[in-house]
Amino acid sequence: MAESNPYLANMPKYQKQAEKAAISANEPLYGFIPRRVTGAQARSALEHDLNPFTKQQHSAQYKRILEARKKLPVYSQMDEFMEIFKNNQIIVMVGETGSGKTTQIPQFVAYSDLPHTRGKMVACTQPRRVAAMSVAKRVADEMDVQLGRQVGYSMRFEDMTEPGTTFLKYMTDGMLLREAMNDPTMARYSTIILDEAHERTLATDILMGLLKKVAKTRPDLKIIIMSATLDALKFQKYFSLGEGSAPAPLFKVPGRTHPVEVFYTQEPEGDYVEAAIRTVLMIHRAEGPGDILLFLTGKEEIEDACRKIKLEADDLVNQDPDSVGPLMCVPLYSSLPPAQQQRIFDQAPKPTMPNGPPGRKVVVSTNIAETSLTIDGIVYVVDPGFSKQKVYNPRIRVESLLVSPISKASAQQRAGRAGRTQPGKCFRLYTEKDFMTQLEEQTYPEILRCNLSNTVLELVKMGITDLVKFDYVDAPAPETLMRALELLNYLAALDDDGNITPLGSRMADFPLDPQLSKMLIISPEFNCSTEILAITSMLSVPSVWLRPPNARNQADAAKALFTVPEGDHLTLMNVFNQYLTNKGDKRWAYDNFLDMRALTQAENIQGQLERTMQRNDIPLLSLTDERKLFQNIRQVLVCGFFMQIAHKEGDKGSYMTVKDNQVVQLHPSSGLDSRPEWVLYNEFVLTNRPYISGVTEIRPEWLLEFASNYFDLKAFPDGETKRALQRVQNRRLGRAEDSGISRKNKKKKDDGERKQKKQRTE
DNA sequence: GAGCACTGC
Repeated sequence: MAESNPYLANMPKYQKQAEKAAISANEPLYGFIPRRVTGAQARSALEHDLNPFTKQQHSAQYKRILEARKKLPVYSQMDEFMEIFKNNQIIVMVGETGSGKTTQIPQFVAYSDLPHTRGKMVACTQPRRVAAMSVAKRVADEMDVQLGRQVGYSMRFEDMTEPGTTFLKYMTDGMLLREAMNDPTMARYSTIILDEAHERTLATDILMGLLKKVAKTRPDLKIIIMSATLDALKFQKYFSLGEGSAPAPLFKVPGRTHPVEVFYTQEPEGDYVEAAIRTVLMIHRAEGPGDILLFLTGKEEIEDACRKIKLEADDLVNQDPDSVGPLMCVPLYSSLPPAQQQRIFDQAPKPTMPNGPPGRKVVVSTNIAETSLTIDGIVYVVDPGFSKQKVYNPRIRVESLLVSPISKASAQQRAGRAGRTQPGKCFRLYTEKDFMTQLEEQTYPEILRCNLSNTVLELVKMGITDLVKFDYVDAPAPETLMRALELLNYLAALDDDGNITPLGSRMADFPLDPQLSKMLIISPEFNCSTEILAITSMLSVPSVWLRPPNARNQADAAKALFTVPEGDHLTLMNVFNQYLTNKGDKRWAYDNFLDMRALTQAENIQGQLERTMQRNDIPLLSLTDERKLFQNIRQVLVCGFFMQIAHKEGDKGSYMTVKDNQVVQLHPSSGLDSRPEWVLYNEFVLTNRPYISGVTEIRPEWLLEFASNYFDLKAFPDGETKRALQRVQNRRLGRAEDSGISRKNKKKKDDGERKQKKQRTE
């Protein structure tokens, strides 16, 4: 059976290369044939005095760590793994938390694959940057090499690898996807491992689709899909190659955690926040020592709950100081400044009196504590069963966040957080029946919940033109794909047959949404690429505005000083430019209520985008006449965001989005207070009410001039917006016919249309 | 006059 594997047809070639390496009998890898290495051989190399990759003596630390590695569940299954790796091209592996799969499996692969003998690499992807970096550090220590040499990591803004030396590379899934755009066969890798595949991030899902395709043309490429939960069968079936083939083989390793006892409520809870607070206080009064982790859905809910818990706990302590210890309540969410996030690692408070009842720490957190951050010492988990999840409505092209029930897999993950250091308890604030019957097995994959315009452009760039027939693990809604294709066609990134245009190809080179990359590329024609680069960078980071609850008025006053009347985009540019000129002043950001983290990130992105512009020969231009400059900037905004325009409706300050006909309000965070008739918006925000945010005033003539295809009035839905545009159209044409000055305008208009047409046919 | 779950290039 093994001999029928197409990979093995290539075997003799590798054998020859290994011989060529002329490994002498006393070296650790003597007699190793790539991909036919046994567990016994690998173990003998691990015990060898010499490091097979550096030819140096192993350090004392290496031996110490090796003893610890031997205790990991996955280590005892090395023989089994080596055998399954030898015989298969694609493997699905399941390893629960604590199995050691993320650190050990890539090393087993390296010992069998010996990628360094062929100038290849083993890649292992992670959904998060911190994970890629910290695991790479750990594995470099385990292999007794310097981080960034044989073992490295690669992610946006940080490449810790050495070309020609690095053969084991941890990287973010998004980074591998980016690489795949320029190298669709992923030729530099001999084995690719996708870790945490159960999280179903957009990048991992797309990579699974690509790898399934590449596997057929590259029989020498081995693929391992690693997952924590038992959705392995889905991956096994997906990766069965060819019609009617057997599912991909499964390699399974048990986890190693402490047992967690799970409790359910008898009746469904009406108010989960109130129930959660009650449960936390009950645990504090009645349960043994150990910290508590409570999952809630957002910043406001968390701050609110922290205040209430603190108040009630203080009451309890006052009433009964002999039996109730002090309680410390710490919030945790990603937009919290890093220094405050660190508080989750503080020790629980000491007893208030000698031999008094012990203190306790309560961490109230979003989903960030479910996967990204691990807090030791948690013994109790309170799980109300909700989280905020992104949903996408392709009909109105809006992404929004919705408080929704979590999945069973997510509930299990949350419960597991109680058993990291000792046996724990998990209190679920829903009934066991609801858990069994109401919750989905798995969290909906991201690919089904978001706007795909960026992804579609990337796929087309990689030569996948039939997006509907692409072999997805879970196929997105056809309407979502249609929406993406429609946007890309109007932006002239794709032609009418769905083929990529030269413009689209350049757009895909930028790590940006297509509207933004389009703006960057055409901005030199308007002599304002420097400014568009700044705006684009600022739109790529979270909001820079801080508004501490105890200093709202000062923060608003500081913001008003940056505000540019024509709109929020110019305000963002103003903030960015002032940030650059005041970089020497460490207090500047603080004094102006601006988020230093976000500004630094914007500057990083600006640098990366500038390099991409240089690569694509896009010059950085600007104008000295500010009035003209601001107008040109707003025109470029129209060239990217002409599908996000709203028209004023009546006198109440409402707006109506063009074509989608949604009634919206300007978001209160917007600095635009002149209520202009036509605005362009960066984002449709659906919270308690529909808002548009990131808003700039535009002139309707520009819509007809720079987006004549989209604003083709003959095909425009009837209504007040169309009538208003029609009046503008008539005025333009009338003027053009009447006077000599207007003839100039007409010429300009024709130029604009030609430009538009040119872009569409490029 | 109101909010940004979490990632990633």
